[in-house]
Amino acid sequence: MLTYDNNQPMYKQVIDDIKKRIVNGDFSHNPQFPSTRELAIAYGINPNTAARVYKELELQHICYSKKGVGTFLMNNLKLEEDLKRTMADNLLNSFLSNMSDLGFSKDEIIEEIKKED
Amino acid sequence: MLTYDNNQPMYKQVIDDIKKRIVNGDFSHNPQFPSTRELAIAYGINPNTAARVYKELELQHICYSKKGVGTFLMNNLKLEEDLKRTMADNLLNSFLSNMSDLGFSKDEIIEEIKKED
Amino acid sequence: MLTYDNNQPMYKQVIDDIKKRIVNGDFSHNPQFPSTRELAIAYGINPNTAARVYKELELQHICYSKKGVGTFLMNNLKLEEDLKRTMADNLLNSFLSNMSDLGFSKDEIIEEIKKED
Amino acid sequence: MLTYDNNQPMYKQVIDDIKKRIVNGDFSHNPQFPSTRELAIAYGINPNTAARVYKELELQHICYSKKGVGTFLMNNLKLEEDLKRTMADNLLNSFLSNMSDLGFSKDEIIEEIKKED
DNA sequence: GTGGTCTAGACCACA
DNA sequence: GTGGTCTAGACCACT
Repeated sequence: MLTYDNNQPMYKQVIDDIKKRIVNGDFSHNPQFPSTRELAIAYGINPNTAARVYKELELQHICYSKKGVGTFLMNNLKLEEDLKRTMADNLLNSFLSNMSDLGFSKDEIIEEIKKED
Repeated sequence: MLTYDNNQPMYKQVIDDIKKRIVNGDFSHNPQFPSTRELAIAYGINPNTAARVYKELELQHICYSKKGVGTFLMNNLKLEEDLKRTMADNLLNSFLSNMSDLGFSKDEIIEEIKKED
Repeated sequence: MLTYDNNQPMYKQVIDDIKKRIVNGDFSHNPQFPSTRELAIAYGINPNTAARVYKELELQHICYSKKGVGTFLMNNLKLEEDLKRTMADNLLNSFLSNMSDLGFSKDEIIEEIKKED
Repeated sequence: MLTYDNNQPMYKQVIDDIKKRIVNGDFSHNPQFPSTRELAIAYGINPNTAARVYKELELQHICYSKKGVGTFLMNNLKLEEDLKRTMADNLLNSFLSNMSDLGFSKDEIIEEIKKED
């Protein structure tokens, strides 16, 4: 769900959510994304903000837009896989770097994760 | 190192850095922080920004200021430990939640970490 | 080839392509254009878009339509020549103006062209 | 000057104009760009559109923004030169390709340019 | 005062 | 109906 008190702007939160949906295969059978107006309603945001989401995703080569037609998942067989890999790597790198700065060794980090519910 | 291309504002980056230094014991023998001017020079930031850093750290009960004297690490035996625990928990929660959204199970996450050099 | 990532709309890309074909004499022996349906298939575009192409070419007095018969190249001996002249002039003007804004003198421009393979 | 009847959106026209000014060395002594509000007034556009210009230039690694401070020309010694080269290459490629499609040989193209005033 | 984000609403070009 | 652009105005975070 979108949060307003977050330091992350709404359009980035929506982008992240869509990326996760792509990774989970939500668009593997139908590559067409909801229209900007539908997206706006679905997330409770302004149509302009929704358009910004797709524009940003287009810059990242994740989707492309045809004026008057719609917005589509990029035609790339490995896109879901690559996206998952890239996002996971980013999370891993920043997490491990920060934990290391706090003085955790790799073994300790793994211990911490195992302790979590 | 501080970056401008980061979504994190300067003052938060400095705050995080100082917190990490506290956790690593950099102030355990000398609880006095550098003056705002020294801090500004050390991090290459505006003195106003440096002042904001201490103001924020004060609000989080991590330091206190004596007018005309300086800024000091809060006199709390468990502060380092608590700080480490809180920061680690925040990192862990957000990391595990995001990895889970990407479809990684706990075991897979641990595998990924082991793979990192 | 037609591209969607182009700032040029599909129908203008097709119009330009047809104009180039006219200049190259592709219709000098048979002035009849393909039907809108054939055009749509040939270029992989929507029939509505194909119709728009001919409508636009008609407005520019490049072709004319006979209802129930087809679309034909305008019967004008100098049309190919005029078209070539007009298009070349447009290209030349905008190119020279832009290169000049970038600080290229006429001689430098010619040098650049000679360098191209 | 900006034109509204142009197929080019205003923000792209402004971007092109700024790029040309960079190539011409307008920012070589003072890397700070006008504020978004100043830019808006200077070009007679909405501040949002002005902000969009800088955001786009930032994506192209031509400038960077510091929140609360300003927008600056990227610190890259060869940027002006590279920009000039890239823009010229784009103009040359598209021009030569289009002229060639119209049936002009390289020598004929050079002749055409010499004929221009 | 600077850039960043968001809303609300409008108009356009395209298919 | 779709995406693209622009305006007007507001509020926020940062320096």
